[in-house]
This record gives sequence, C-alpha cells and structure tokens, in this order.
Amino acid sequence: MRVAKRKPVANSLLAALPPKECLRLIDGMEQVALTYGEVLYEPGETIRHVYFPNDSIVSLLTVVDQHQALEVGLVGREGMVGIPLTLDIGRSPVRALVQGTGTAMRMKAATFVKELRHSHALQRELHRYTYALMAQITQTAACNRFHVVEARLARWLLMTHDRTQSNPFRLTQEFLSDMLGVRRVGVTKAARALQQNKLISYSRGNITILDREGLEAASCSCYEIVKDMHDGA
Amino acid sequence: MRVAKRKPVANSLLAALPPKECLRLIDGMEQVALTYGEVLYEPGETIRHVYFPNDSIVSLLTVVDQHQALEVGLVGREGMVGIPLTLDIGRSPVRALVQGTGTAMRMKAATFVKELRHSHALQRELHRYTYALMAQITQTAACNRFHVVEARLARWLLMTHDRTQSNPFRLTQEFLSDMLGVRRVGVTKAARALQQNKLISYSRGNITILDREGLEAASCSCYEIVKDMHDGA
DNA sequence: CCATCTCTGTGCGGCGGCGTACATACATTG
DNA sequence: CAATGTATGTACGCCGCCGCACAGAGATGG
Repeated sequence: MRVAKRKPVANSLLAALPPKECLRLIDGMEQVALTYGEVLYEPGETIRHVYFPNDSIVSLLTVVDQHQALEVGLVGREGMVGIPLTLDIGRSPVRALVQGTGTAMRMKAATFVKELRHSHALQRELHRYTYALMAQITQTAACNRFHVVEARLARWLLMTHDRTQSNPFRLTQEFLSDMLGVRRVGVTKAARALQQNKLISYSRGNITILDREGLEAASCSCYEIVKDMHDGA
Repeated sequence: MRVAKRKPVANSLLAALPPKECLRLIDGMEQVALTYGEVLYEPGETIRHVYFPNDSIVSLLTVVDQHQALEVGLVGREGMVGIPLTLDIGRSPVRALVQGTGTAMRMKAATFVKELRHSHALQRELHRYTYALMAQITQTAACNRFHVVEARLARWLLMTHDRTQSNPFRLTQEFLSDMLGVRRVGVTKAARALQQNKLISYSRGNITILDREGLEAASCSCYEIVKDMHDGA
C-alpha cells in the first residue's frame, strides 16, 4: 500500500549516506506499509524489491523439512531486506516475513542494482551491514544450540524492542514458537516465567516490556554481542 | 611453511577466473602448508592473509561463553578464508581452524584488497561464494537446532570428504565434539552407531568412509542442500 | 618393558524440550 | 447474547543430550 513519498526516512542505512546520494536514492523509491504476517520473499523466489524498513520489522527464516521454520536474522531500521542483490544474486535463500507492522522504503531490484553500481557510499554501507548480518546469523546459530528457550525468548524480545522503539507489540506465542524453532508450549512456559518475574506482561498477543534491565539479565550474552556488532564498527 | 610457487592450483575459485587474471593473482601469492590444529584467525583478530585452500580444509567456528565452540562453516577448495575482507572489514568474527592438513594459496590482506578492486571477475566469484557461505551458515543454524547428533556427524563427514577427496582422514572424537557443539561422549555414541551399520570405520582418530551412499542416507537433508548451493548457481 | 599419555567406551542421574491431548479464557461476529 | 474462533495454560510419558566419573585399550617414549 502506497503512502506519500516525502516522509521522513528513519532507516539508518539510508540516513548514513551523503545527503545528495540519499535524496537521489529516495527519489527512486516508494514508501510502503508492511503489515504483520506479510511474506516478502519465499525461499528460492526471485527478489523483486529491496526494502529499507523505517519502523517495520522483518524476520529472515530458514525452512527445513517443509514445515519447521527458524529465524536466523531480524531486520529493522538498521538494515535492508534483499541482501543477496548486493552480491549479484537474484534469489533469496530465506523467507522474509513481516513481523512488526510499519513502513519501509521500497526500490525495484533492477533500479537498486544500477544505483549500487554507481554509489560507492551505498556499497560501503551495505558491505558493513552484510557483514553484521552474517555475524548475526552466526551468533544465532550458536545461540540456538547452547541456550535455553527462556533466555532466547528474552533476547528476541529485546531485539524487537530495539527496532520498534515502541511498546507494546503484537506477537502470539504461536508465532514466537516458529521464530525460536520450539513448540508453542515451550514459549508459553518461558513467557510465563518472564511474566512471573515481572519482566514482561502479555495477553493474547500483546506483549509489553516492563523491566528492560531485568530482561537483559535474563537473556543470554548473544544479545549484547549482536547489538555491539550493529552499533560499533 | 613455504613450498615452491609453481604448483598446480586446485582451488576452484581461482580456477574459475580468466587464465590471465588467475596467473596475475597467483603471482602475488605463496603456497603454504596448513597443518591440522593450526589457527589462522581468532575472533576479533585482524586478518593478515586470505587463504585459497587447495587440498586443505579450514573450519569456521564461533566461540560462546569463553569455552564452547561450534562450527558454522567449512572451507575447502571451493572457497576462500578471509571473506570479511571482501566486505571491506578487516577483522574476523570467527575462529578459523585448520581441520585438514594440506596446502593453500596465501595472499597478503593489503594485496588482496588492491587486487579485488581491479578484478571484476574476482569480485564476481567472491560474491557468489560469500552468498553460498551465508547460506551454509544459515543451514547449519537450522541443522544444529533440529537434527540429531548422528545425522549431523554423517553430514559433517561427507562435507569433509567432498573437500579432501581422500580417505581416510584424521579427526579425534574430542575434536569432532567441538565442531558439532556436543559432548565428546555424544560423538562416541553417534560414531559407534555409524560404524555398526558399516558406514564408516575409525580408530584413534583415523576415520574411513566405507559406504558413501549409506552415509548420505544417514545424514540429514542439509547435506544436499548445502552441496547444491555450492555446485549449482 | 614399563610408565605415561591419548583416545575411546560405559554407566548413572538429571534436565530441557518433544509430541500429544485437553482445558480454559478472551475476542469477534452474527 | 449465544456461537465460534483464537490465544493461552496444564499434564503426561518419552527421548536426546547433559555433566560427571571411571575404565579399558592402543600408542609413545625413556
């Protein structure tokens, strides 16, 4: 769904570009509203557009054995959806699922490839981000292997919170179970534990973070590691 | 340790380049012998050289909580060690550990960056490989989450076998336990099961694949998926 | 040849997550 | 206001892996 073009750009990848380049790029984009549950790409599908989220959030999921899913990356205002295009690859290896409703700047794949060739600043920013995303996937792999559901849930809520800045957000436990790759009941148990410790409150898909510091303590170290990776150089 | 420079180049990334480019690149390299157990980079360390393995194998490991390790990628003749440099990042987020003794072509980081800027063919090849590596890490993340040790061990042996072409190879169970992120005893159990089914034989670190097809059947689908990713487009 | 080290095998209790089934409570809609 | 659908809570047996401890068995070296 299209909205007026001259909206403030909250995406920090775009914002980091020299003003002139940024403006030119935005000229070739349209602002779109992404809604919870929308699928931007399925695995193997051709990438038609790249997305620079403003206040929306997109999850990158790998699909295994037809039915099981697992989140490996989370993209918000700090990044872009469609990274394979920066590597001259036209297809996505993962499912890109809108997890937080909001807006994003969208650009046609062909236009993006052309722009990328001309803008060294954009190349540099995207290289940095691609690297951070690889590190995030790597860390997630280790996290999924070693850490318990409760800690992973806490990390996940924090990461989402960082990207929306808003409280509360809408997420059912069913949905979360797909993200974390566990049973829905596993999420129930972990969420209940967090609630009993007064770190969060939730009901029917509306989650509120009550105690951010406490939640950080309950999460695993992976949260800080990934955060530092995106913030610092 | 240095060897004569004019050795045949088995690395397929280099071999895929136009002959002229390939020769010029090799001119700036030296062939080195990598030995089992050698660490090329530690996490956070500055990358001094990139490596194009010929018949050696290098594991990429993430380190969590100081002591636990987990392999997220395996690099052989089909790839390069030091991918962050292709993204203008000078440090490695992972540990690079030599897992199979053999030779590799080595190039100074600074030289590599310069060459990369000039050779579009090299850029293209490395983009393709970077993408495949990301996919491999992603798949490994899901694999570590959903599949049992025995299947993962089978996959791991197959991947190693693909990259060495030689049988047998040297790997203790202690070592394997770090790769798979499980207890050594877990490896013992899985390896015993594979041996009882006459798929492999091993003793004191010498593993031989007896029945490759059977091993493929015992491994999870992740093996084929990652293989196709590196072979096919 | 004996001492030592490395590698592999076994056993035990415990825990976290799985699969399944069912129960309850809130929301929506006719 | 009932009826249906959606979200959450609880229970039970099972399995894979954990941490730990210890026992053999093959290699190595003085």
